[in-house]
Amino acid sequence: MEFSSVYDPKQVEEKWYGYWEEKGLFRADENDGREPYTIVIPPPNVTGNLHMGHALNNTLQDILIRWQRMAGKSALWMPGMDHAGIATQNVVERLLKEEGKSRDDLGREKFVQRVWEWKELYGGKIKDQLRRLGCSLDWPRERFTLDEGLSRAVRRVFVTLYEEGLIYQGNRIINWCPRCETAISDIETEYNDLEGSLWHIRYPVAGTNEFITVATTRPETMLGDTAVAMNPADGRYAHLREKKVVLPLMNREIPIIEDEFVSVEFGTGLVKVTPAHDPNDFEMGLRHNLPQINVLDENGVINEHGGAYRGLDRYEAREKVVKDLEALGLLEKKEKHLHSVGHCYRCHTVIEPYLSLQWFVKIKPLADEAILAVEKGKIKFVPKNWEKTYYEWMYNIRDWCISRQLWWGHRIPAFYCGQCGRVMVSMEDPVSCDACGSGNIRQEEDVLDTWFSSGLWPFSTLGWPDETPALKKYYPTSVLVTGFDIIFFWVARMIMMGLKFMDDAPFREVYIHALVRDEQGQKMSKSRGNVIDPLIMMDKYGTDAFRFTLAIFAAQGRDIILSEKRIEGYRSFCNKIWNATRFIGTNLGGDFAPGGISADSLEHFDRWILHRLNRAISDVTAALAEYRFNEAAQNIYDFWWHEFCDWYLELTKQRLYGKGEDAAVRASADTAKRVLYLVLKKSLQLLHPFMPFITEEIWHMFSVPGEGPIIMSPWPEPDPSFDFPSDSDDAELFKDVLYRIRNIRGEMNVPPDRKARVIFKTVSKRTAAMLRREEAHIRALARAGEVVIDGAYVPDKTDASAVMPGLEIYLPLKDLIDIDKERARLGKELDRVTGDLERVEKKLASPDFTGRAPEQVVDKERVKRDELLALAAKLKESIDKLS
RNA sequence: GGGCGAUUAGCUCAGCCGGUUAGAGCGCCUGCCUCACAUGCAGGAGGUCGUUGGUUCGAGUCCAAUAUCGCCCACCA
Repeated sequence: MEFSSVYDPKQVEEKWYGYWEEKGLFRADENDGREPYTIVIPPPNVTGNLHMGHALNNTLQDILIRWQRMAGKSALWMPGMDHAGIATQNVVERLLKEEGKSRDDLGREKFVQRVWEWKELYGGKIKDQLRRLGCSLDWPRERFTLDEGLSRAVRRVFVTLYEEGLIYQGNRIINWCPRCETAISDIETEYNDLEGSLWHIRYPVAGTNEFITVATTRPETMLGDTAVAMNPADGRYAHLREKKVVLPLMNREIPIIEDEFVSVEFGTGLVKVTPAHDPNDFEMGLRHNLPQINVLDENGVINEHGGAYRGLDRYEAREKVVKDLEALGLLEKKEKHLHSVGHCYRCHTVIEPYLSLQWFVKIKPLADEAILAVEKGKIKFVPKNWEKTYYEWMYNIRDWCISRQLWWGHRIPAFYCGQCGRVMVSMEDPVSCDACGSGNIRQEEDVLDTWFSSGLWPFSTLGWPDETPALKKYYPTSVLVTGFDIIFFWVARMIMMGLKFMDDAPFREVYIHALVRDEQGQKMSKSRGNVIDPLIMMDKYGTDAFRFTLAIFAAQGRDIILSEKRIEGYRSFCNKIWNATRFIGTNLGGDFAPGGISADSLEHFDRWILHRLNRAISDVTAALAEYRFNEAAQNIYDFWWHEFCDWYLELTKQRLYGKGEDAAVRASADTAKRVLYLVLKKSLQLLHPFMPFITEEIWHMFSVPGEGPIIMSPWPEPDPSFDFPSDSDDAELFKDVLYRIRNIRGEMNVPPDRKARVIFKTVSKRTAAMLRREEAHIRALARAGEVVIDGAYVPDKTDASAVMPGLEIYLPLKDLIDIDKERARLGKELDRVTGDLERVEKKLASPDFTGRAPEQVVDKERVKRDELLALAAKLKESIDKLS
């Protein structure tokens, strides 16, 4: 490819994903004898499109998987998709609507077939988007929650739980979405505060002229009232005991009952009771044996129990009820009322509490085990504080409504005998009733909640209920990476199901990552119109830059407010890497043969960069091991840019460009090349999990025969023979010296092409030796002319100066010196030094400090004081000289 | 009502176990198209770490209270 000075991600990204996938490099082998490392992907909805949440979630998983794969594990990242019952059914129903049809026109079988067709043709677009993101998923293992194997797992779980009495059928108040025409679970109901109204309605007391007043936010439900309730301790209404009221509009007598549930303080202290349309009323109804009158049909339209209101939509009915009451003089008042109203999490329709026959999981016994598993540390949440959220929910968990009145999903394997009404639940479809022998059998129409099948994901995808080698090897999985928004929906259910059916937690750790928000800190959502499309970002800046941005933003316990500027910044980082590579590539030359590095040949900065490389390797590895993605990414960034490029590359130029046939010059250049090559390759490897594409591209430019791709290369380890702490100290001193000289040049506006003479004044032999040794580097990097080391130098008034512990630097500037500026510069430095000095002296003057602080700390302060004292004296001297 | 989190430079954020001069990117100012890179290089300005107390020899870091913002859960006739 063209080795242009601007990195072009498009060309590079296109070729490598195909290469990896075709060569099977994402494959995990259950027979490889290696230690397993498993992640199951949170299965995206088959209808899904890659959004920021997916991008973050899957980038982090891919980082972990690529890292562990390089670290020699048998790394499996299990791909798959979720059938997403309601969401998918909605999509296909919308399409049908465009054709002027409804699902009922097609009938169940045809409709389901139609959804499958849609799924094959248009579903799973997200898979290509995950490829685009570089996700190294083991694609041939891909599963779908509705595929045959997973359906078998679902059935096995349902049957077992039913047989153990943990699944039951019951007539209960559930959350009903009149638009989706199905029950949804408690956690699928989202509550939003809405400004509604509180209507106060007068009910005549039977056989008297008295009226009582009840208040309601849903007047239409009065059609199904079967009582009015008061608190038994409420003296105001003692005279109403045993009385009845006449339910207006319906002209039905209903009793006044006494129940502790009714609050004396709220409203009038009297409550209308509608057992079929309110969970609290339902409970009261049970306690008092009240009839349950359901006045709504599944579309939210008043049914035959609603008298004259039959056929009206719930909101039309509400209006008409209120109007009619008003006409009768029974509407006392209408108040504004803020209350939270449940909405369907899929279509945002207001849900109705609705009495119906549904299937439930008796959850307590499963939850108890799941709580224990976390308490005992069998599962760890990272960050840990999510454990609290988890416990909170698990302690207060209520039975899980798992039946959905949909067609797209796992049909509940319950069969009813048309003859005797027996309910049969079994692995095989029964052909006749096992009680009465009748062949008149029909299967339950309802399907299961989507989350019922996703709850089995960590083991169903590995072949369960069969004891496959994959299941044995890769379960339990290593870590689950997900957002906090599905801890209840998914994480908790997987834990319960895993413990129940696999006898072991489904994962050892749960890493909960942030939510991605927009620049205003708002949650990104289509309805807000504030989504940043990851695909557009990848187009614009490249996948590697995009992934790196997500990783470096992924600090624990904090949401991500994504800014495009940052992505742009990391595109520059890609470019930096690219150009560093160009530099190295052109300088190694065609005849370069990588080989071992002999310790004696190393020069000072070689030892320094190798030492820093060791440090980077251990820091990045440690950060990844603790899911501190941001630190890992930051470490790589700093090492690459600010150590390798800013310093080492610059420092090798003198050696690489060195002229002459001198053997020493050639040897030095040769060593530099070997070090460049080694550091380049190791730091590419460190970067690979974050930026898979550019690293693979460059790796191949520099690979030696038989080496293989970077994705399969071994994760770097620190090399103890590269630990050179004292060289590292010298290098820091050297860098500091350069900062000082450059600072003077910059502040004094010394023209870039003017080479300044630099005089170092020091009595330290070590420092002098270092400076002498690095003279050429100082000349090059500080644009210095002559470099003088003179312990007895007497500065001139036109010298600009800088002082460091044990070292003074002078730049004779003659005509260029601006005395006022120089005085100000030194004055500022003196202020800083004296400020520090005051703090240190105050500390040292305190007997508490010297007496109680560790000796090391005190000594450090003493050394610091001496240094600061010396610096202050020198600075004063320099300033005095200027006046 | 219960719980969680945030508050650090103009903006977006790091800062693990309390101990040199609190860091980065972007933005801003100055000077540079220096033979890897102007998606760049060199230099610079900018912060009493929300507030108040406490613990400690020492607090951005630990504790308590408080303010503001955000989120989750529960209740809501």
